[in-house]
Amino acid sequence: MHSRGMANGIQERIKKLIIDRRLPSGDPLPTETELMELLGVSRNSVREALKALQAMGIVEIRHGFGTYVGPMSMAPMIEGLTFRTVAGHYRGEDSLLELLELREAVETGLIARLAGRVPASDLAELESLVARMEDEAGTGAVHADTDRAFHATLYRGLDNTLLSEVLEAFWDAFHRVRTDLVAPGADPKVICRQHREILEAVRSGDAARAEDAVREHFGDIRGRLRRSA
Amino acid sequence: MHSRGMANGIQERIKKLIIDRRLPSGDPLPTETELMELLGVSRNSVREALKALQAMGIVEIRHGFGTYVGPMSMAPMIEGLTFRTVAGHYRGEDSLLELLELREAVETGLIARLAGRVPASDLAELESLVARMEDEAGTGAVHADTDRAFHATLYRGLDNTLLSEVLEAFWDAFHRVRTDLVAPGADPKVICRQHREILEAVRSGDAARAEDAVREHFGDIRGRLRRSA
DNA sequence: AGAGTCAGCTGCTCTAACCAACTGAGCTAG
DNA sequence: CTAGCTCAGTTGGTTAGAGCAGCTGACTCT
Repeated sequence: MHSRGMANGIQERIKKLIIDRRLPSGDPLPTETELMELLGVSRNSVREALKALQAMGIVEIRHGFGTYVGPMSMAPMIEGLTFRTVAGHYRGEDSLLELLELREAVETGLIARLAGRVPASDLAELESLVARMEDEAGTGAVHADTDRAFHATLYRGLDNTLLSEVLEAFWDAFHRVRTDLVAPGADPKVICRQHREILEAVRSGDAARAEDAVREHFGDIRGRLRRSA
Repeated sequence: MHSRGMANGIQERIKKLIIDRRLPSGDPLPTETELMELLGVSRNSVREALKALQAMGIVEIRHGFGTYVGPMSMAPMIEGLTFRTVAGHYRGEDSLLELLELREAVETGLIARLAGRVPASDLAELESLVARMEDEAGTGAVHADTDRAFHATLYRGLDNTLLSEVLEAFWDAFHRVRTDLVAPGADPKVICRQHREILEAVRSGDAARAEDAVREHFGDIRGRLRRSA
């Protein structure tokens, strides 16, 4: 399967080193010089391997300080998804729409499992987020952060940090591409109404209603996306 | 946000080059020497940037042949997820279980949308896959490929290639870790029965039944996972 | 005691040379 | 004439050594 080429093998050996030593995120790795002697390869090869691992989020490099085990976040996935979507968009594909539909499919599928099961504390937080949203809608446009926080808080109730990270990654990639490529142009009041409806539906425990609410929310974004294309 | 350091900047400039020239997957990139002159940096820096881009799947490097625009697949995500899960496992976390629950949450959410909407051609393919599964169950264990193909064919009906790739990526990551770390030990006959039930439920168009079938399938895997831990 | 400085670590970049994989043109043998 | 081989040229892979740049912590001077 792997070990084609030396650099690739070096990556594997550094990964193995992290596994074998049970290093948690943030722990220091050997210096470049040490890895060089440890693996018996040149400094350059070590650096190329580390660069690749850094791109995958496995390793974190701090200039003048050292190399550390990375946060293992979904950041690299966001990076890759974003580029893939932007590149596709400029080649005339509906890649942004496809990304949105991915989010829609996953989130409408998950919301039913969530109806009536969101902890009271999260409901309160969602309430205050919608309130802030309405506040922002009065003065201008809704901040992207508020929308992000709403979705993140909503799916936190599923109690799976990996799932939450993946959903947030999808959100990030979508919004990064969206703000870069197409005009925003959303009616803030409509946005608020839709988010409030999602919140109320989830609070009431009506799964079907919640699904409809999420579907309408995404349908609205989808419509605006299609119109601007 | 970015452009801290030169290497990072080089990556961005190569990405920009792909975007600006509208290069599709498989198209050749300038050679290392050309990039060197084009970007005004040393060969070493070019190579480190390319290595990072390769790790993100944006670029594909073929020794002695050239550098090309990558397939933009989810392969890097699989790599990252796999490592994250393995590392977590060895540090005593339930990372594999979390990955399985991610799949379960997403797939049970999607299956309802799929009930009664799978094209006849896909149903036929699923039928033959289950048949092969039953065949394999008679002689020994069910091949992993068959299971993978079943899930891939099933969600193909959602008609979103990005979504399909993400689901396959989750499958790949899970199975790579699973086969590396824990004993397989699944009853082939039970596996077959569960897959057939999913197929029949989807064919009948009964969304609730389909959801139950998928949930039971994952519940079974989850149970075995818990027992072996 | 506090602020400034400097030595030493670290990673970053460059240059120059050679190794290894692949392609394709040209040669050779059948 | 063609099938196969060889070899030169191109491209990426690896090594070596030198100097640059960011950060830390101890040391010094006020």
